[in-house]
Amino acid sequence: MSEKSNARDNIISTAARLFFSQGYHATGLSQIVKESQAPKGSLYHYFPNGKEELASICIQQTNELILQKFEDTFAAHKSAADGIHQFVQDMAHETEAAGFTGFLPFSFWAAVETSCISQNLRKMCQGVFADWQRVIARQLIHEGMETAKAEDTGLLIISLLEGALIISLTNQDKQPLLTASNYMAAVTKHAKEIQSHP
Amino acid sequence: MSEKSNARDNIISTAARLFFSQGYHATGLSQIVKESQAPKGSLYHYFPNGKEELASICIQQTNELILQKFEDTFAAHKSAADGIHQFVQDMAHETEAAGFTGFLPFSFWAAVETSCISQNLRKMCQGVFADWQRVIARQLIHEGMETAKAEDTGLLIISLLEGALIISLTNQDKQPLLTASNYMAAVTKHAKEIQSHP
DNA sequence: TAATGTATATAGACCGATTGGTATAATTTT
DNA sequence: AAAATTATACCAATCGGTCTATATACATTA
Repeated sequence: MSEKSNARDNIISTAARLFFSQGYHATGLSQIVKESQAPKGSLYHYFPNGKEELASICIQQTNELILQKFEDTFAAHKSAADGIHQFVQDMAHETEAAGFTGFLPFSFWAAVETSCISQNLRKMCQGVFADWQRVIARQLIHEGMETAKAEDTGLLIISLLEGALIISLTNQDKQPLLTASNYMAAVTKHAKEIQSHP
Repeated sequence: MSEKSNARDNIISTAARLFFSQGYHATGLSQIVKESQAPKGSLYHYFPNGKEELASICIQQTNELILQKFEDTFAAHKSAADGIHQFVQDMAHETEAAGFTGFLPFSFWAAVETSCISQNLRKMCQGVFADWQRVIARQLIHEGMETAKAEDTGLLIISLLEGALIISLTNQDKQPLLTASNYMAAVTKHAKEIQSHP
């Protein structure tokens, strides 16, 4: 009972959805207020430091969401390769189901835009990417992969994933994500063959 | 001789630099006017349809720049694998040299943001990605790769490239691009082994 | 060659709308 | 009563875009 501060949560979820689908600058506070059906007074009350603070919280919260999904997916599959494959497959279908316009937690292309705003936000986005890379690498290491190679592979996977997502969103076509997902399995399974030297 | 319409060119190059480094919405017309040292009257005169028309021209022009660089790089290397590798290596070094803030022609992360503005701009960005994919695929086919596989590989390469660029820009570290570049060579060289089935 | 006509190009004030943000007052909840 | 929350009016600044007046360039004439 007693839904405490429903307005605050509504603002955060709405803001996150808008930030990660439209971008930071394209999303006005007025739009957040309107779509979240929260009063503007509350926005100032809950986030006294304004838009940047709100964005910061959105990044944190979205990151936790993604990390949880990574761990859930890994827990539900025998191999890391299968897990990653399923993760991207899910993303492809969710993207399509949302009409290529809706909220995609993994959609961190706005990290570049956000990084221009302040060093603080930039560091946060950097931390998000590092978290994802670490979660993947840990799983690979657990399966016997050499540490350095696992870290490289983790970085490659999130690079490919983000890139494919950008193209899928732009093209409004899930194929780039599907192609990436099929390839992902190969990356992790045959890492030894495809990993190259500096 | 007689430098015709220097103002127009200045506006385009400045706008392209700002759009692709900051994003569309983060870049105001006033900033473009100020940094290009062109008069605001000229902006209206040369681009009567406003900001969107200007962005459209920037996308076209930047695309031609990249396509030319792709062809030059391929012409200068024996194998597609070597060419791609060099292409990404160059990009990594240019990114660092520019302090991770400057203009990067390949930086098309803003395609997602741009796609929200109008269907026309979205289609243009889609065409840009398709062009890049085609140029790479053509080279691979020329080297004997099966058509369908070459197209998939081209898509994977530009996905990985864009993703790695995003992370490099966010982290202000060229390593993600370098890691991708080393891996690229493996992708094209060992395509048969790593390409997986749907 | 000189004068004129006609694009083209530039200057810069100006527009309503919206931006992020602030203030204070009224309301609700505890 | 006290504290937390919401309502609303308001702010300067900037947004993209428009306007007219002027200046420059270039071609056509005389």
